[in-house]
Amino acid sequence: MRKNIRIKDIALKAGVSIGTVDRVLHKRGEVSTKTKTRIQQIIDELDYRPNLLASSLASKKSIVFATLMPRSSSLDTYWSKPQNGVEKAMGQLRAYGVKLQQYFFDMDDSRSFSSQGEKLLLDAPDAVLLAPWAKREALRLTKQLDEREIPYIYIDANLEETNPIGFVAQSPFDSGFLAAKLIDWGVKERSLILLIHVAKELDNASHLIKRERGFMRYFEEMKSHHRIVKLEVSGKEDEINSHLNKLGIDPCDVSGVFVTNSKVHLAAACFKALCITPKIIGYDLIPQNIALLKDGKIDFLICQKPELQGYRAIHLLFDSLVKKEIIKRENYTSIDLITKENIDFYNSI
Amino acid sequence: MRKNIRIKDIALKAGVSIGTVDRVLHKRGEVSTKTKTRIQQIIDELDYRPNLLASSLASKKSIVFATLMPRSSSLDTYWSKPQNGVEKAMGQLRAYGVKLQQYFFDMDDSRSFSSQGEKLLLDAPDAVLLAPWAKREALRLTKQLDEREIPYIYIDANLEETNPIGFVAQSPFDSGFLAAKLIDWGVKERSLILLIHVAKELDNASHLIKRERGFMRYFEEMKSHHRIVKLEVSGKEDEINSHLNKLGIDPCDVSGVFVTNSKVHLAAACFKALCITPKIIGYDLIPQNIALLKDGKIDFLICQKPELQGYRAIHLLFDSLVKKEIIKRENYTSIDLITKENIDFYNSI
DNA sequence: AAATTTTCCGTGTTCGTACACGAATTGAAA
DNA sequence: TTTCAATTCGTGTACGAACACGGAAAATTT
Repeated sequence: MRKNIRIKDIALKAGVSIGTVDRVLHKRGEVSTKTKTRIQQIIDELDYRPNLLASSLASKKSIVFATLMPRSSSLDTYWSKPQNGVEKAMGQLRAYGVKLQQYFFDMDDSRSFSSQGEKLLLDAPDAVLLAPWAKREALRLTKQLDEREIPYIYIDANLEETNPIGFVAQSPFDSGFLAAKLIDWGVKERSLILLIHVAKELDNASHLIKRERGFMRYFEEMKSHHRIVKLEVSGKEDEINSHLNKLGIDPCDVSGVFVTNSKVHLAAACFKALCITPKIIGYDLIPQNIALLKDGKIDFLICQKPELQGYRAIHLLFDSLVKKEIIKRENYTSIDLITKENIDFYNSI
Repeated sequence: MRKNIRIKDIALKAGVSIGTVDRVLHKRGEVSTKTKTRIQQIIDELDYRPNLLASSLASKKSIVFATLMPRSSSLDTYWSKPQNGVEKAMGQLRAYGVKLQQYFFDMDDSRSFSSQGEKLLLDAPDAVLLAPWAKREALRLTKQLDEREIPYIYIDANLEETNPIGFVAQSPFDSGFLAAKLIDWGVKERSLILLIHVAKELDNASHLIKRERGFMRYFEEMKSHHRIVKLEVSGKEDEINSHLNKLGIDPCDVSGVFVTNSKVHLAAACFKALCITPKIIGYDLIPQNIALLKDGKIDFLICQKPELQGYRAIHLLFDSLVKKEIIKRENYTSIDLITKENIDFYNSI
């Protein structure tokens, strides 16, 4: 059993009081350069690590994290998941004096992102976790955060032009690539494959585009001879059918379907209604998808681990701000394949 | 910001000293029944939760966990993984005064399991994490642990007839079932599929049998028309080839291969040498398998999350012993599908 | 040389809990 | 009544780090 090094031990070894060591550790108050370097040397030598327990017990000041995420309405159960992860992490960190301040915006209203962002800024948190939804508004907010030197971290996606201390997300390109491999593995040669985007504004959802790129790239690399047809729908009833009709495609000829987001249940329901069972792949373990997966109408769901994203992002903020560790900028979550057979064992965190 | 309830607050409200409250909380020392019930009532009413930080800071006595796992030799890199998970968990819990005592046994020598078990018992740890490898010896050890009232938890597998406080493992049946689904998804109808056990003593590896059962069950349920051939080999060079020869099977006719453990690289190497590429599925992210996966010679690896098993088991012990929480007995890890395309994003914990 | 400022650093208290110690009270046996 | 043990309860201090306070020494000004 190796004993932990305490401030006291350092003080003893340096022949000074613990107060002086404390000043060196926290760059607070005046210490002569001579003693400072001597103490610093001993700190390095002994590889001193502060006892987080004692530290947070003693310090009365608490650190505040803020989150800015989409409000999880009953319509969208996805965003309740990162929320759960955040709460789980906070449950562990509350004891260390970390507080949480949450702000929610309306996904259909980019102004609400801004207004909630304003509120957040007024409360001056020590760090921010945010889902960069509306790009323009997010850019404005992060600029303000940069000015105030408030560190921030993303979940769900990265925003290239900004300076977060990190992001936690799945690689959209590679998830699309994997989806293609699975489709390819499951269909015969020279099949008809659909790629479906279900989104209101495709240009505001750059990760859908990246997933598409990954998907297409696979077939390019494999020089496969499938016929791939791209559909863009907004999510209304029977839209897929009418689109196929317009293109002169008989749904019965479709062997594989890839939906680039969680709306895959729309496509699955459509084919279910027609009593056709192409191979269908989509994203996210939301209830509608899970039901269709268990029913055998969806073959694979790619899980983004949203709970884990929230959980890990909070922990990264903690590691960075409290533990003063250097954290990785890129934190990719795994690309998990969920099927009827393994979903019951799936641990979201 | 709601303030946390402290012992002091309870003492104040009850009109006693904190010492008395402490005695009620820990059932230590004598307190008159009258004050005891009054204090207990206030504790319940205020929903007091002890501050784990302060608690473990103040208490000097440390709790000792012991582990008994296979020694991870250079030949077997698998068992270094749970080991890593254990170490990671301990890194977090050391601050709470938890100590670790490790014992390793030789996988080829069941007597070493017993002898290390003896040593473990002598050191009288507060709780034990063990991999129930040699069944008979494990039964003996757990009986002794039961007598001494030392709680224990399993990783890797469960041992039905014993009384662990829990186990962390993958469901072997369901992983086999999933493997079958994948094979079925990837091969044509009426294909020839191999099921290969690579093991020295199959009867000591009951989970391989369970994986086989899951695999076979899928095809029974699907009423599929594949021809499934079972092979049992011990792991020597060219054994698979000669077995196929004996059975009069041309390797070129094989469309799918399922190996029930991490020795899948032997099968993959065999077919690679023959320049045939059936669909191959096996278990575990050990280096040989990873290399063949990336090379495209193995299609899927089922990951048991060995790191997570070690990590979670330690945390479960902590939750049970220190936090006094009631933990789940059955802790199944997810059945993760790893392919060439997603392995680089795979987080083992 | 005296007065003042600046630099430097030790002491003491605090956080919430655990526990040793000692003191007071009670009850029963001798 | 004395003796002794058992019961009941408060105090003090330890744990490791944070930080306020203020004293001593050195540097600077008057």
